Amino acid sequence: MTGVHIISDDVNHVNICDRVTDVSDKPYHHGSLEQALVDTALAVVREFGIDALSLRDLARTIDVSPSATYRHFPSRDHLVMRVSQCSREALARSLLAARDGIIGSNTKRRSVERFEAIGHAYVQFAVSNPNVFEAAFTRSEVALERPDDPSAWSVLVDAIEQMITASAVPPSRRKDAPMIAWSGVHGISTILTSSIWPAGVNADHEVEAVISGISRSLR
Amino acid sequence: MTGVHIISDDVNHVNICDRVTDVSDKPYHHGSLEQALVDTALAVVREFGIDALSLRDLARTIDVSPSATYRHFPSRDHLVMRVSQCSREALARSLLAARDGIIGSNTKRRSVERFEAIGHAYVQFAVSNPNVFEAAFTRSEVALERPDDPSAWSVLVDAIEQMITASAVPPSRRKDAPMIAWSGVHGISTILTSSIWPAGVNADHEVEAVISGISRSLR
DNA sequence: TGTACATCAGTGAACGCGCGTTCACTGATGTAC
DNA sequence: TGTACATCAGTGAACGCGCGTTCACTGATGTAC
Repeated sequence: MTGVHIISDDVNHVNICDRVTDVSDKPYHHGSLEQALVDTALAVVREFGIDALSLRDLARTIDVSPSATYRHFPSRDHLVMRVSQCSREALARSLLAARDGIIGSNTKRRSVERFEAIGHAYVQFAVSNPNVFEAAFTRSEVALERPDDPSAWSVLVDAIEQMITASAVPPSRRKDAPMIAWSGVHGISTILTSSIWPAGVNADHEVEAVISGISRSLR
Repeated sequence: MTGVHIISDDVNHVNICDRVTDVSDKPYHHGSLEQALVDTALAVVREFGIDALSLRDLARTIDVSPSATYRHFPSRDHLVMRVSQCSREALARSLLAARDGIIGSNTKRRSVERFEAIGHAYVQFAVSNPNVFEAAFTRSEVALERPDDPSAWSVLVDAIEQMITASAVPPSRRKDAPMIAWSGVHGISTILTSSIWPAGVNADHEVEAVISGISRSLR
């Protein structure tokens, strides 16, 4: 915690000389501080939420001075934005993984199953990582440097396009379907992660009901 | 700001005696500090969001010492909970108002119009008061003292029950319909208030599409 | 291959801030007799 | 109707904390010649 390792040799190493080697093995340059900041920030956010992100705390954890962070991020908000984008991309990747897990030769059926798998994955991600999910949609004053990659929105639009191509959804729905679908899964996700849903509801059952409802509304 | 009024007479009052009446007209007891705290807190939340709530700041605004707040709320979290509940109840009242604004003798048609009016009012409330909407669903460690009154969830469930009674929705949907509806409107509300929706979408159009989608999925 | 030097990525101390909460206190209020 | 006194609702000073950010600095790195 202090930056000086009390025990500088690992347990398997027998120190020959008597002189205590209390020289810190920490190099002056970290080498990949930016990456370390982002990684550590993501870990903090996962456990404690994005509001708990503190540059000083991060620097402490990484064992670097508070001001070192300013070599890589001009302000806390810039780091928050970065973490937020990483969170969205992690969400998008989990949607892609779920989609690609659905295979089958019947293209119509497959397109629908993929769409619903994406919906389930969205809610699953939110419930499993509520703080990351919240961080993904945190608003920041800071502009993005680049678009999300992958983008959850694109994954959704593509999936709907596949259903249209396979005649599982009429083309007339093309325009509104993405928002209808996104609203449904995003809504139930935030409801579940806020723990504000009324007593007596079974989460799994409700998720199923909402996703079926979405599919029904697109037909 | 300091608690001592520099000018103790109002502009229309001519002070007869020469003695400066610098006695503060502030009484030792506020009289309704609890209400003042809640009201002021709501105003702060409306403008700056629930995270900006600070007991010290509130006390400063009301012109009372910071510790006075502890006569009425054991901790900041208790006040936050109170504000959150007030926010939810305000939302519920706006749903009721919208519902009651729909009249007509055709009960089936009216039940559907009321349901959709509630949906629109929900999104409208969120968009008009994004910070209050967010506060309404802020999770707190503190337990509620009493249930919400009115409760938005009850308003929704009642509206669906009316549609079922009027044969606008089949009874088989009774169980799932509230969550389907809530997810849809809550989802689009949070999407719109987070300003994270993709470029090129028209908010009003999307809201309409989502609410139509919900109605379709209940049929 | 060696050296001068610009640039990069750190340090550590400090600034100024605001917060929640506690504590011993005091002034005002209301109630019992 | 007046008075003693318990209770209530304030005060003001202090504690201890953590934060974001700046600044002059220094050690390490890499590049031009």
